[in-house]
Parts: sequence; C-alpha cells; structure tokens
Amino acid sequence: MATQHTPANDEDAKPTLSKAADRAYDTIGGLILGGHFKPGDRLSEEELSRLCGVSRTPVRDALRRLAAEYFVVIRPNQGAVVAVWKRQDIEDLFHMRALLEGMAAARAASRRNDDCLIQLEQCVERIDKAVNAMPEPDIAAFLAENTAFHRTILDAADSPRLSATLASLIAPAIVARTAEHYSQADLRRSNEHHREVVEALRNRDAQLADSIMQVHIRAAANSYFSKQD
Amino acid sequence: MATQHTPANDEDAKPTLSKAADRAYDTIGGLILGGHFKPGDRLSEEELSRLCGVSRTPVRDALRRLAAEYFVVIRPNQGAVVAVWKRQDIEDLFHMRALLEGMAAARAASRRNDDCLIQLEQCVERIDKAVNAMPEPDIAAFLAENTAFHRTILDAADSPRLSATLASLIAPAIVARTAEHYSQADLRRSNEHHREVVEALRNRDAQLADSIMQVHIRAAANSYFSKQD
DNA sequence: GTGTGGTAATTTGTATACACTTTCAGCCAA
DNA sequence: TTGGCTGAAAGTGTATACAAATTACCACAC
Repeated sequence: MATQHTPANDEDAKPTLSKAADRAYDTIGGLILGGHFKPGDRLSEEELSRLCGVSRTPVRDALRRLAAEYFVVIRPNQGAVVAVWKRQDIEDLFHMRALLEGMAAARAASRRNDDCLIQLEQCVERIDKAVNAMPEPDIAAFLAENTAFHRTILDAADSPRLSATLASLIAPAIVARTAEHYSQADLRRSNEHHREVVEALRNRDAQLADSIMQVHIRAAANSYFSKQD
Repeated sequence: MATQHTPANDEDAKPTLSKAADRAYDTIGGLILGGHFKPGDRLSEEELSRLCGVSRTPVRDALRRLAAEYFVVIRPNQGAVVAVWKRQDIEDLFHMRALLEGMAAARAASRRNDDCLIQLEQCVERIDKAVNAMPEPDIAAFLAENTAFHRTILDAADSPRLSATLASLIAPAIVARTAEHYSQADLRRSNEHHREVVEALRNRDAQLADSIMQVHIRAAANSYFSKQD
C-alpha cells in the first residue's frame, strides 16, 4: 500500500498508477498523513476530486477503502470526515495487534521452512545496520526492514484472513509515528525481540514465539505512549 | 454488517431500506447465503444490477463492502467472485474470534455496569427458553439472542475498533451454519458458558472472562467441524 | 493439429448529469 | 429576542453514457 505521493512530478515508473481510484487513494491518504487534513476535518467529495484530478466516482471508491481502514469515517448522507483517534483507540489497536501477531508467530513456528529463517535473519542483520548507522539511526531503512520482518512471519503463518485483518490494523500512520518516537535504545531492544522470535521459530516453539511477539508489540506501544506527551 | 434485521435489538428502526446501495448489499448477500451464487461463481455487475433493480453504481458500492467483509473477492479489471472458504480459513476465523472476543470479555469485565449485567441475564434466560422449546429448539430465537449477548459484551468493552474488527470476522453465514450444526446438548453447553461469562463479569474478573470466552468460541468451532462431514 | 495473432464482444473503470437529502440563512410570528 | 418555518444552497446518492481493459473467438500460418 503506497501511501507516499510526493508532489514532485516524478516519472510514473509504475505503469498502473494511472488508475484513477488508486491515485485518489494515495493522494487522499497522503494529504491526511501529511497534515493537510486534520482529524475531524470534513472531506468534500468535490474538493477531493479537484485535488486528485479525477472525478467523484473514484474519489468515493477511495473514501470507502479509507473508511474500511479507519482513516476516515463516513456517515450516510453526511459525507466523510478524517477519523479522530483517541489514545484509547490506539491502545486498543496495539492490543489487538499483539494478540494477532502473536497468533501469526505461533503458526509460523509450526509451518516455517528454512528459507523463511534465512530471510528473517537477513532482516535482523539489516535492521542492526540501520539502527547503528552513523551519525544517527536510519529510520527509513528500519521501517522498511521491520515491515519486511513482520510480513515474512505473516506469510509463513499462511493465513489469508489473518493477514488481511492485521493489514487493516497496522495503519502505516501508526507504524511511522512509532518509529519516530523510538529512541536508539528502543530500536536495539526491538531488534533483540526479533532475534528471540527467530530463535523460537527455529526451535518450532509456538508458545514462546507467541509470547515474545506479544511482548514485542506491547513494548512498541509503551515506546509510543512514553514519548507521546 | 446488517444483513438481517432481527427483531431483538434494532436501534435505528428507520426503514431506510429505500437506499439503493443497502438494498443491493442485502440482496447480493442474501443470494450468496441462499446458495443462488456458489463459492467461485463470478458476479457480473450488470447481472446484479438487474437482480437488485438498481444501477451498477450502488452495486459496485455493495460489492466493495462485501469484499471488505470477505464475502467476495474483487480483482482489478476482472470483477468479483464469491469467496471460497476452505476449512483452514474458517478455523482461522474461529481462532481470531476467540482471541478478540476474549479481549472484549476481559475489557467488559472491567467496564461493565449493572444495566449491562441485567441485559446479559435476560439474554441467557431467553436463550434457555429457545433451547428448551418444544418440540425442538428454536434456532432463530437462539441466533437472535446469542447475537444480542455477544453484542452487549462488545458494547460494554467500549472499543470501536475492536467492535468493527470483530464485526468483519463474525460473518453471519458462519454463525448461522454453526447453529445449524449444533445439537441440543451443544446449545445447552453454549449457554452454560454464557452463564459463566456473566458470573465473571459480575466479579469483574477479566482474566476469567477472557478464558471462558475463548473456550466458548473454540467449543463452537468444534461443534461446527464435528458435524461438518 | 497446434500455436499465434488480431479483432470483436463483453466487462470493468471513469466521467458526468440528475435526484434526493441535509444544512443553514433569512424571515415571520409569538 | 427567540422560536420555528421556509426555501435556497451545498453535498451526497444514483443513473447513465463513455473509455479502457480483459476475454473470447476465429482466422491463419507452421
């Protein structure tokens, strides 16, 4: 899910970005993440269609998708507003993520193959490099590899429904902000959790993998809120 | 979400069934549940618009909603097909439901008020009546009250995100088929679980509520699969 | 007979016009 | 001034026409 859409006129390297609905989705998502629209703001379909350069039809489609991911809230005959996420909502999000990613880790422990382990180890190494980069941690690389790590486990769990549900919970906004709030110590500890998860998967210890993953997510939640305000 | 309006707990008695998109949603969902469209069948937007008596626009809207709830799968430029649920998918569904409804029960244990308890007790009594109805259990009444019971707990948990996520997991199709597969003994045991949950909520024992609810959902899964084939 | 290419038919994706609902400003009456 | 009514303005919901993409089919070459 590409939420990034820099206003700089980049050559459309991806041929199928021409899809109006996708462009609307990316543009609106970018405007929300970029702060142009703040929580509670009303989103007029006509205004969005102007901003996106497409008609209202794909804009409506994009809004429904964003609503399914809880970025916006749509009330019948009253239009869409940017969702307001209270602290409790985000706590719930982390809680649910912890449960479901724990389940994913447990299943991955039973079903993993050797190739999966190799990939995970590579992720861990790359995250190490990103965390210890000088003069300061490479947040972008950390994010990319962290996402790859969790996605690899999710793939190994081999449950389409679990993947889909988790995808809607791991809002890119939250993940990005979490990393911003991480201190270097937090990042290091996070990757230590990754190492322990890999070890549990290697030993096919489902129970342990579940527990560690839950600890991992809850630690992320703590970091998020400790730096919050 | 609202495919059936059971008389048990309708908040908005507004007969806004005139909404074309809602009618399309209900109609298509009904055709799938009723077996007119079988898993794997292709869903032509034009054909559906004829069947629903509305234009393609609300049909597309309905299809997107159904896709968000995993009733159908939409592939870009290739239309929608009725989702095929393999046994593993349904097992995963129950597993996720167990985790999240357990979480809901735990939170409800902390936040419940007395009115909530009263409602739950009423549900339990009504379910008793439905289960012991002569000459045979009243499945429809059981379903309605069972849904009301779980929804009451979900409301008491007071977590919009949790409610929304669970709503997408508790596909009406599965719930209905589960009840069909229940024996009378299963139904009785199910309501015993309900009683235990209520007792845990009364004592504000979050851990116990969580555990019982997970047992409750897993028992439902067992009943589902034991009668399956 | 089989594989390939190209064209036509079907279907999805998008744009636009119109109908209906909500909202709010303005006005009248109490 | 306040309360409620009315009607216009704005915005969402729906229908339809058109564009783009996919699929099916048939001719043709090998």
